[in-house]
Amino acid sequence: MTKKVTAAQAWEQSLIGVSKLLSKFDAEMQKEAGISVIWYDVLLHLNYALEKKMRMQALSDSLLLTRSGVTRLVDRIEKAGLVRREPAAEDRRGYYAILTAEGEDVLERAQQAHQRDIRQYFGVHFDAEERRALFDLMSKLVGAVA
Amino acid sequence: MTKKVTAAQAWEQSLIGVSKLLSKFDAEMQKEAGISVIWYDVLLHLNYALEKKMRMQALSDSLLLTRSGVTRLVDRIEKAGLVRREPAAEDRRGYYAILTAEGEDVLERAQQAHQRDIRQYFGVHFDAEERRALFDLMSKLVGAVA
DNA sequence: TGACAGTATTTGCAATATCAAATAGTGTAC
DNA sequence: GTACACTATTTGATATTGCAAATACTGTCA
Repeated sequence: MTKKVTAAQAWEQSLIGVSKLLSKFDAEMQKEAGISVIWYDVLLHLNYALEKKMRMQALSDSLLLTRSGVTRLVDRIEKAGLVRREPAAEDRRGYYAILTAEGEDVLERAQQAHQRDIRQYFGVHFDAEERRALFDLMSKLVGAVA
Repeated sequence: MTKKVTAAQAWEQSLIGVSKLLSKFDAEMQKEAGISVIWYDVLLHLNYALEKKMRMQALSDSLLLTRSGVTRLVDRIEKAGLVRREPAAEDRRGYYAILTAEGEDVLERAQQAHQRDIRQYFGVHFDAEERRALFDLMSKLVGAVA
């Protein structure tokens, strides 16, 4: 086995670096809005959904979580008062998670701080052309995964 | 609050997509070499280290883990026989994790499969110029995090 | 209609992570 | 040389997640 760092290993390190970036943003959000990026993601999805509500199943498809993961994640967010559950009228097996007024407030605060962080981070390290190129390539990367 | 998807949100989705990609590689590696990408990362770091050994502290700095996380991760890998511990002669508080012969074998197998996967993945979705551009940009991104 | 295969959600259990405290050793300052 | 602040690692308690099983409901087929 050689000591040369192969392209594949370099990719791997890049991917791991991106994960590190995510957890950095997570820490920032925790500090500035008191919620994690995961909670933020839930609130964000709900906010964009029709009537600001989504079925548990749909949430689990949108997020990076299994259904049981979503069940317990929503449990926690519900306990914090940022969402509430409501039985689905059209299918009595199902439940909606619904964004509460407090959830909207917290989301707004988190969103502002987060956008400022991201703009600052990428603004400092990349120029406009690099940002566009990186964004295009990452979109392609993400599209290819799904 | 508007419904427009902001640049920050798009970035966020990209970052999450990259996480998804990582877990996809993880599943592949589990199937093809019987270890997770995290174990792979440990073995890889050890393989490149002088004498194929590293202090627990150094491992924790290199990986995405706290020290206690590394303690228990190395516990598991050690139980599988891929690394062993050895007290550090020069500092009796410390321990080295050392790659075993079996660890080297497993690493070699994992590495070949993983590199094939990665080459295939990026080879299919990106042309040579895109790969170079993406790699440069991601390196810059990662460098900026550290 | 009523058996039954399939779907939505939750729950029990096991795995893995963090944080804080415990343990053990180092090195400097007097 | 010994008190003490600092460092390396592990351990205990707790949190979060996935997988598989349990529960509850739907919809189709005979």
